Amino acid sequence: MDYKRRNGGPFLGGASQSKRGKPAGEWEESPSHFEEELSMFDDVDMEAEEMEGQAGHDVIPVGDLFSADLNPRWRRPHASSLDSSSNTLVFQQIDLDYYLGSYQRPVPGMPGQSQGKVPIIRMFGVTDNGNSVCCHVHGFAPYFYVPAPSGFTADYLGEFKKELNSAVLKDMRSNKDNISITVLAVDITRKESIYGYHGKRSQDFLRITMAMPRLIAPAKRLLEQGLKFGPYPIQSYQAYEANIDFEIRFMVDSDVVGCCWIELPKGNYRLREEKSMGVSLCQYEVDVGWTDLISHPAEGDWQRIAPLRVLSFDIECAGRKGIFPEPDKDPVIQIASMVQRQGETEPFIRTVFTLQSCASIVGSQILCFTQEKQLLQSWAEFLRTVDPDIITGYNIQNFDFPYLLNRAAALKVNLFPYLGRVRGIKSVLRDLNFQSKQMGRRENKTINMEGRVQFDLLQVLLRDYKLRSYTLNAVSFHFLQEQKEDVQHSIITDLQNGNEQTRRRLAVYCLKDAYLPLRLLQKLMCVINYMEMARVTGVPLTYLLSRGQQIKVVSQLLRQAMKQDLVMPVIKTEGGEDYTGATVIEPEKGYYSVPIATLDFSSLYPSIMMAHNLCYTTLLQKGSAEKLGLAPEDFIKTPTGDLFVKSSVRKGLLPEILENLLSARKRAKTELKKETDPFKKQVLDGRQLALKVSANSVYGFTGAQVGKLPCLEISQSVTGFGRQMIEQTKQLVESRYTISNGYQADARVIYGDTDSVMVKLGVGTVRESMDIGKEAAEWVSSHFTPPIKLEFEKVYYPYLLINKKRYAGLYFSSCADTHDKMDCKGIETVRRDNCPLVANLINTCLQRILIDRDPQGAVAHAKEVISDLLCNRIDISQLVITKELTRTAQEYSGKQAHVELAERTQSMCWRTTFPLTHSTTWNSSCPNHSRATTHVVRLSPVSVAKLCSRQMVCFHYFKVFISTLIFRLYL
DNA sequence: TGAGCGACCTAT
DNA sequence: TTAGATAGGTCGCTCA
Repeated sequence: MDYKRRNGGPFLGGASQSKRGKPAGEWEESPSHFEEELSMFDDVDMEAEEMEGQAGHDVIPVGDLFSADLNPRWRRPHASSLDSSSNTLVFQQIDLDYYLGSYQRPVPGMPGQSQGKVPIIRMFGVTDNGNSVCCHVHGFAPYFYVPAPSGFTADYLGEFKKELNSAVLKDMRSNKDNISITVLAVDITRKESIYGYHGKRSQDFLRITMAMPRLIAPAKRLLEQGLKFGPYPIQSYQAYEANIDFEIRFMVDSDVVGCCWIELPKGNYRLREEKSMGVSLCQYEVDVGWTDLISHPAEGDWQRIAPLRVLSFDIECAGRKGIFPEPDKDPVIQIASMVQRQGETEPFIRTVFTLQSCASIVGSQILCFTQEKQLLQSWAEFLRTVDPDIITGYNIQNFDFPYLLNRAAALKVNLFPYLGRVRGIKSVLRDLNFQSKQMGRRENKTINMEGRVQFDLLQVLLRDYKLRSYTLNAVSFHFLQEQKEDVQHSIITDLQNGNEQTRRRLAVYCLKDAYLPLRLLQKLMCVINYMEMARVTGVPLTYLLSRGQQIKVVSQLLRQAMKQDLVMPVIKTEGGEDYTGATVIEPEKGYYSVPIATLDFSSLYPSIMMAHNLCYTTLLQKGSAEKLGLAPEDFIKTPTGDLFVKSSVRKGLLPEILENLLSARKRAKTELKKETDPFKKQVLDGRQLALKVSANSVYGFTGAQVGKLPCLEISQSVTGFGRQMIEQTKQLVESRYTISNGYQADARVIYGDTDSVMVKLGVGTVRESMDIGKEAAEWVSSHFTPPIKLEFEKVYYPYLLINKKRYAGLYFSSCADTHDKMDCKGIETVRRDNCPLVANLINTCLQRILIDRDPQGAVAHAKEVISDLLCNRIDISQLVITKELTRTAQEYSGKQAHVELAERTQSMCWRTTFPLTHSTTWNSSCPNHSRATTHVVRLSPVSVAKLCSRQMVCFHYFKVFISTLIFRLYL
């Protein structure tokens, strides 16, 4: 399952198709485009390299690789000496974690508990000069709240603390850290629960500070179970904010957001000058008290990004024929690495570590090893020397890193697995099960690498893009119109066992696989967009890759709540009943040869929450209205019967957060318009996108029943208002735009979904439709509470409405004379569970119908395709659905096939089953890849029969589809 | 044969 | 030890 998603075919055994080792001469082709590109880098670099007295493309014997003389670019720029009493230290923080340290050593004079182990926050970052920083932040301890029992006074604090402390101690199964104090402090503080409106009355809460983050959960549990202290009877306490990650707790309290700039004012921090004091590989290592650091909001100059080092790498291993490479048996033969500074366009380090000799490649450095152990050891040392802030690659998280770690363990390369920035912390492989409704169950591996952000491009793509195929090849083609170097997996071992020319060919391939992720990262602006998301939502960069959506809202909610002394209860998660969602207006199906105007509510759900002040803090629980003596004009009743106080009584937190997000987005967009620097433009665009996504995820958070703070009253009220609004919009439009009101025709809303209505205004031109549409949007908006706003968005002309959530049309928005595109929603052309033939056929038919206005042509085309199909004139690689084959193959073939095929299914490649003999050929020709790989699966006669019938089903499906299409349109 | 259900993917 | 929401179309499969 965890093999790299590449274009190469599966290792399904069967030697008939796999290529035997070829003579070296066959590989001596003209240099690929990529090689030319590499050599160009070399030209650019020549000048610099002459200065360094070192040509980049020499084959270097293993020696002192890491000396500054030999490889001057590997190291970070020299760090000038720092005097903490006269120099301020400023850096962009990119990773943040904590560890337990004994406070007295090695840093005296820092705030915090002076006994036992204390949590210390560790921030890693980079200065403007590109120097690395490790900053230990002292004195911040985890805490949570419980409501104080009635009549509680400060006199009881000591007793409470003592009882809780001993209860927690007693609860510990083992006490290997020899903790004697678990509860550091208990204080009385005035707070109010965020959940529900209760007359703005704050009450006494106990703020319980614990010695370590992991003691919070047992303390919370014990308090819930019931604690007895002083004169009070045993009683249970509800915990507040006991489920907040320690990092988030710190960041919220110290106003630090992900990837922000941190300033340590002179005189307020200590530099670890002696090497023995430092624990990290960073150039500057400092200690600071948590209240002494200054966090700069990402505005103006502080929006900039430090020159981060991004390392991309790829490994090759020599598998045995037909067997998936196993790290305890199969060697790592090459590791290609490219290092680029964030913001630059070319990698400044291009290196391949090879096992055995390898001919030189212009533009890159080749390091040859005779011992695999030495190769691994040296690469780890290379990584530590280059000291990247971000590590990327394709499927490195689930393949390359695990393979390297396991291989190093098998070969007993004991110094290998120290890949983080903290000395002595071993990088360990762990299995991680991640499950969500959105993504399904996903089994992942994780490797700890303190201070470095692992940015696996595959994971990013899986998260952010819906693609038909996720192979590096397909992805590169899709985004860059570029492909991998053509080397099949099956021949990698042969290339390795050939000569230095064949190994060179492999090295070029490997280099490109390291280069493509860098290019993709740049093209998709991943680093910038993720940083902006971290800044907007306030979570560490790593959370965005390893965690879900909820943490982002929690972080924002906590920040806003803290300002008003509101605290968040810990809600028991129990899956309740689903609530009603949005309305989809029954479509008047058909083909419309007149313009159809589309009106949309912009940011519907956020604007509903703002307009009606829907929030945890404004929710009136049953009976509260009377108890609090609220007048009817003080609150509203939502369509679902829930009550919320108006903003005149109290302004909700969520509306406030949303207003901030949306106004920040407006600002970013206006700045974007003014900005001329392309790099700053990218940052601003990433920012406005992050702000939009953030605003939209607030509603989902309130409705997430298995979540940190679900509130169905809010979410069902939101959808309730939405349902009411779309109905009302339909009625308003249809009542005003009528013949009796002097318009050309009676308008009809022919379809609508959630926040949009499609209106047939009865006018003949796109222009008229746009004009009336704009006017209608404005007029309808005036019937709703701001900031709810209906906007004219586009005109479809012509428009084909097939069903709910299935339609197509020519899209006019910018100009009334020419259409922007053909827009298809929900139809086979945009779905990924149909084979390309279906998608292509439907697409062509739709073009005939909508663009050429030639329905007969569409029918003719469909008939032609069916006829071609029946007469075997079609490349069947377009036809058969992988999943079906997979299922069948699973039944009849061994485990090996199961694994390979399951992986293949995820990558959604379509391939052929032709000809259908007892040895069925699996042709892994991606639609994007011209050169196919073939492998053979042996199938029983029964399964062949099954496959045949499957094809019949496919034909049948075609006929059904086409006939229904035609039927729907014209009969 | 058709109803009912689950898997999958999309719309918003 | 962690997870945004619901609506809804289409197909394959099972079972009466």
